[in-house]
Amino acid sequence: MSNRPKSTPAPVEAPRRAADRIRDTAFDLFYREGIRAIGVEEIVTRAGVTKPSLYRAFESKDELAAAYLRDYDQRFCRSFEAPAADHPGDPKGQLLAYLDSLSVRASSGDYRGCGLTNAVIEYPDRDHPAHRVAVDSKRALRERLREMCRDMKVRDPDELADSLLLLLEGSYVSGQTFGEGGPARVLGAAARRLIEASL
Amino acid sequence: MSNRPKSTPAPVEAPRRAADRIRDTAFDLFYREGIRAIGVEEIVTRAGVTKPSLYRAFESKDELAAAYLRDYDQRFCRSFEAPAADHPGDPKGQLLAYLDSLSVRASSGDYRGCGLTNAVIEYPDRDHPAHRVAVDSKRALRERLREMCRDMKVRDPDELADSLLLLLEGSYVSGQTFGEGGPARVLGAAARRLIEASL
DNA sequence: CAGAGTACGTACCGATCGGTAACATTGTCA
DNA sequence: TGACAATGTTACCGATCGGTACGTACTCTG
Repeated sequence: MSNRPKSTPAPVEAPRRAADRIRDTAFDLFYREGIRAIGVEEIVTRAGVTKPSLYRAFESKDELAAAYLRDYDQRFCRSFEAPAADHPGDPKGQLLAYLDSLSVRASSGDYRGCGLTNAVIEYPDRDHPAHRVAVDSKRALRERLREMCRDMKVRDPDELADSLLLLLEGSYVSGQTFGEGGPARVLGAAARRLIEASL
Repeated sequence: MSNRPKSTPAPVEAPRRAADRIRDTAFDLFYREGIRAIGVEEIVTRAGVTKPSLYRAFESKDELAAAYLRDYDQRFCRSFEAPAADHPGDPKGQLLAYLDSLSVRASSGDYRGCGLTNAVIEYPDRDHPAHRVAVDSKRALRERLREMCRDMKVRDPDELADSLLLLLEGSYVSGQTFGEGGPARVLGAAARRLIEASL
């Protein structure tokens, strides 16, 4: 506990670097409240750092937002691919496992949807850094879905992939609108019907 | 032209009342750019009026946003029910007609989705006037969809209604993310498959 | 034509926005 | 011990935010 070896640079609970604290705090605040709704002042205060530290690590608030979305994308990819471990060589099983878990989250209270989707809506300008990162991530997801649908040997993999993407995005936003007991509860069933109909 | 009768209070092309100009301008700007992105200053400038005129007609920017969303809801309802004229006593035909037209709009460039959905994301706070109006509208839509699905005599009308709602909302947001050739192009096909599978 | 009432504009408010300059302090490693 | 990098401190910037006190022009009515 107290006498840690020198090779460990920092204990897990120790105060990390300012840039990391900012990144983590920005993640939570941007996700829960929205990017436009949160000022840099609030971020540095909640992170226990100061504004110059923020601007030493990030060019601007917009770039911090872009960094947040890159972090979000990374975590999303992990959670999307996580079920692969339980379903080796079974893209359908993997996909449905993710959708089932999403269905539960998105139809319970206090759900805030997908940070990437939300960012596209908050920043409709295609040239905005946040918009760009979010759209790139969504394009990659679409491609990944097409890949999985191709592996499922369905009739029209691209059509199925897009259909499932619509259900996915619909769950993200409906989760925020309806909260507990929202339409996302039927996500798994709807996806199964669509897959069934495509075989 | 010049000598209009006294009984006509104002010609159609004359400058309307400040409140109306504000409402119309706010509608366009809020919808295209987002509510948080637009300041009251820009609204009054583009409307050719001044700030006091805005605050005489609306309590606050938040209330103006709520008014915008009520206008949006009204227009939405009209466009949603419009196909009913061509499909009397045919809820399935009406619904598919709306979805087909949405599919076209949402998979072409410059689409900005649903103003109500966007507002829920911009204002996650459930007590915010804009959030409230948007959620109320969405709840009504969900109920209307259930009603239509019940009329279609399907197996589980509530499940089908929620599934279609997911596709609908998914199209709104995906339209913004992917633009031309986005996943919303398959909306009609996916809806038909789900309906088919529910009969 | 007087006067009330309505409709609107001029000019301004304090607060907060994102962002920065200059300097003091700390911890680390050589 | 001394150099260096990272961070904190303080004070500030111009711009913009939502919002308002107050004066003015028009129109309808008596």
